[in-house]
Amino acid sequence: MENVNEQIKIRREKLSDLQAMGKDPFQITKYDVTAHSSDVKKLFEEKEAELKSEIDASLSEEEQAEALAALWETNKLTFAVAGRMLLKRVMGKASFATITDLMGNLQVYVTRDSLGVDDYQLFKKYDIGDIIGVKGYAFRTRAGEISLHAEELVLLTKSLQVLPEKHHGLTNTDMRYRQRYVDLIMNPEVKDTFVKRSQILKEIRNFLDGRGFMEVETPMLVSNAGGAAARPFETHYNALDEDVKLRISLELYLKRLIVGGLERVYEIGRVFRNEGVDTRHNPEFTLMELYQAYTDYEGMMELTESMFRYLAETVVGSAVIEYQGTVIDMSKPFERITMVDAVTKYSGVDFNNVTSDEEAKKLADEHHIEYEDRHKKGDIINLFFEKYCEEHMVQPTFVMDHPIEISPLTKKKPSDPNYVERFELFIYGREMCNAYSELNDPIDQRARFAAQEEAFAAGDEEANHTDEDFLNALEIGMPPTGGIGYGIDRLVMLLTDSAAIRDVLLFPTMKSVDK
RNA sequence: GCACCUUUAGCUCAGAUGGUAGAGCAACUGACUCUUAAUCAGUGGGCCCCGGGUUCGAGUCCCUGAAGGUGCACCA
Repeated sequence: MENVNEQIKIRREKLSDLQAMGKDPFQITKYDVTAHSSDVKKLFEEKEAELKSEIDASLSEEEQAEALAALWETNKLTFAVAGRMLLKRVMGKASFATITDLMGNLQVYVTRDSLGVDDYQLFKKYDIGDIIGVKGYAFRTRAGEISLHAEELVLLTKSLQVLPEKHHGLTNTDMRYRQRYVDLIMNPEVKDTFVKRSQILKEIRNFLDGRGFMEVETPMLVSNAGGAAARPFETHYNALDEDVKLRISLELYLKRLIVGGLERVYEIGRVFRNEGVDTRHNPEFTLMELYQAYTDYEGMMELTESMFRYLAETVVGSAVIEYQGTVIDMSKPFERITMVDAVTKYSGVDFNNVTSDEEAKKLADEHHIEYEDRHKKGDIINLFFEKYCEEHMVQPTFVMDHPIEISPLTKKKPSDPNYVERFELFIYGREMCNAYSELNDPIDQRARFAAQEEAFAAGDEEANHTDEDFLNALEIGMPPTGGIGYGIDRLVMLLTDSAAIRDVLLFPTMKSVDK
């Protein structure tokens, strides 16, 4: 059902009228834009400074202004600019309009005398939201605003819908996400966020390129969705008559490439997890994983710290940034603490003194932490960490040496096989990345998969499944390797000071509305 | 999944105690050749989220449902 209100009807009539007089905007195929709004302002200011320098400074202010006006008469800067008209002020035979393009806004001065009676009459009928092309010369209005004096003006696209109100813009979150294009038109800070997101991705690639990494692409449709603890989306591949899943991580394929000798690889790609939606989770999100041969998690800590600092400096302009009112300092070396020490520090419970799963569960009971029967000491430590520690990890902190039970793809610590060489970086209480010294012992890996299968049988729907081809790759031989996974959306949230993951996703997942 | 909140004109929002639905912007008509959320005069515009109930009468009270937001739970 098409929703046609009075205003829309009027716009369609205006379009029909234009078409009837042979001025159908939709027949126009191109417009030669010579400048963005920002270019007009910048070039005008430069020229203005140049012209002013030619004027005798001993003249009175009035005389100088006259001299400048005279100089402009012979030095006009002409531009062709295109954009959407967002404001319009008609004063009889002269008008001002504000148009917006990728780089910002520009005021356009339109008069009957410059445009001619016919075109000026047409212009008066144009609506807010219409896209116009304007050719003219730059000047400064009496109020001092650099503007474009229109000599030619053409309607490039007729907008048949009504844009939100100019004062408040579009605030309805539902509509902002469902009609992001309107959000982008009305809310400049939204546009800035997505421009920044693009810069962040570009700078990540720059940074990794500088360290000799190559970007690769691996399958999204897989038969065994492994490498993380999450429930996958399932679908069916008709040609193969086979059920497949959407990937939940990039890990197991990228490690195969390390086996293949690519040495330093990364992938930035969408992964899919069949879980809830909230301010920090979207079912499809962007993960970056990288793997580097011949290094370990220490090397990954160095890389992570350098990369975060580099991104903050290049994208935000400083390694000290503000997120939701809190200063986050990435200029100093990041804090390091083991998970067990963190739990001791914030909960007072020292798991170094805990020798059995039963003892761990008893402690959990005493601290009102819910757990499942299948949970072991390592799982309990993790639950303690989540309850007592995460919120304190505001400044960048590497939490290291996780229990082996929750780390099926990670190398054991040589000094204590109950723990692994792993770290997560926390900033503002949020996990920003997850890294390890990669487990490359195929016999140990097989045993870990077996433990995961047991967990799955015991009710852990998110446990990994044995991946025989991955095991085969490890048997071929993977060098000692360090690897990391970064949640790109959370990184973008941090660097753009965005409160919700939806604010950094152009089209966040929404429930469909039946009409 | 649970709790709380929101849903009224194209947009942003008002609508105590139940009694014919309002404003600003936007639109339309007119005036206006330097405006800045332009101004001035006038006009039109509504499935009050859907469905049921109570009532003489429901935007308002009650119930079911939908979508969205926030928090919690879940998510290493």
